[in-house]
Amino acid sequence: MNDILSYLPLREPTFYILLSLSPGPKHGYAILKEVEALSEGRVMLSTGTLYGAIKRLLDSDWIKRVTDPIPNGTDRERKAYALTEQGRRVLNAEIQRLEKLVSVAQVQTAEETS
Amino acid sequence: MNDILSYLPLREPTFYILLSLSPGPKHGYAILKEVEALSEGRVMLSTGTLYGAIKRLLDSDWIKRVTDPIPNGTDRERKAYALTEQGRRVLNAEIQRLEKLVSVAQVQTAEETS
DNA sequence: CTGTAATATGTCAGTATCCGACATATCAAT
DNA sequence: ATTGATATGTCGGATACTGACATATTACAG
Repeated sequence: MNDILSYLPLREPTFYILLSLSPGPKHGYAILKEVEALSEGRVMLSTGTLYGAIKRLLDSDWIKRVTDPIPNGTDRERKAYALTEQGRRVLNAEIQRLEKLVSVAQVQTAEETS
Repeated sequence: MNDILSYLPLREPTFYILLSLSPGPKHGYAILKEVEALSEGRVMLSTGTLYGAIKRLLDSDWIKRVTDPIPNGTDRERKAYALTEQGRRVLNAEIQRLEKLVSVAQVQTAEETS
């Protein structure tokens, strides 16, 4: 019984933010668009939710600021966010929780009253 | 795009309460024990959560009070709760949402940065 | 070259739900 | 008779999310 479980469940916006960072670093607005895409347009994060969550996730050390590796013509540096190892552990734990939950739900909804 | 989606996502306690009622009616304390069992002991609802949620779910018409069909020797009537049709629709919609979420998460965590 | 949409980041007040603590009562068993 | 399980409830506090508002830059079309 890992104590990562004590951080779960994640709320939907938080889960999607971590999930959007799974393939690689992104900046805030890109997270917003990625979450929209991942959810097929169903989850439209308000910027209040997004930047509030980013602040919280930085504090929790689930994500970290990184230098955006993509230069855009100028020598201006852009900031982005990446999952930390802890962040990835939490994300994976949450996915496992959801997988179990779905399988329990499928069994339970097939049950009949005795 | 059904407007049942506007009720989702459910928080974990709410989801488990509806799920526990899926096979048939139960009274409050039985819900508590069922949720504990379904989650293999991980989710222990406080009674504050439980009875607060019951009140809310009755107001939303996702559950309804029913007469407990199990007489216990005396002729005393006991009260219990059952899913309404709306409650079952919401539960099923949430399960579908979770199924999609899990499958999206599995794809996304397999992705690599291009 | 001007206005409009998309990109980009942020604050703040209000709200919903959950959590933990506290309270109370009945019933069965030892 | 006391203890543990059953059973139902209230309340204050914490947390995360929502929607509205604010602001600045960049790209493109008219």
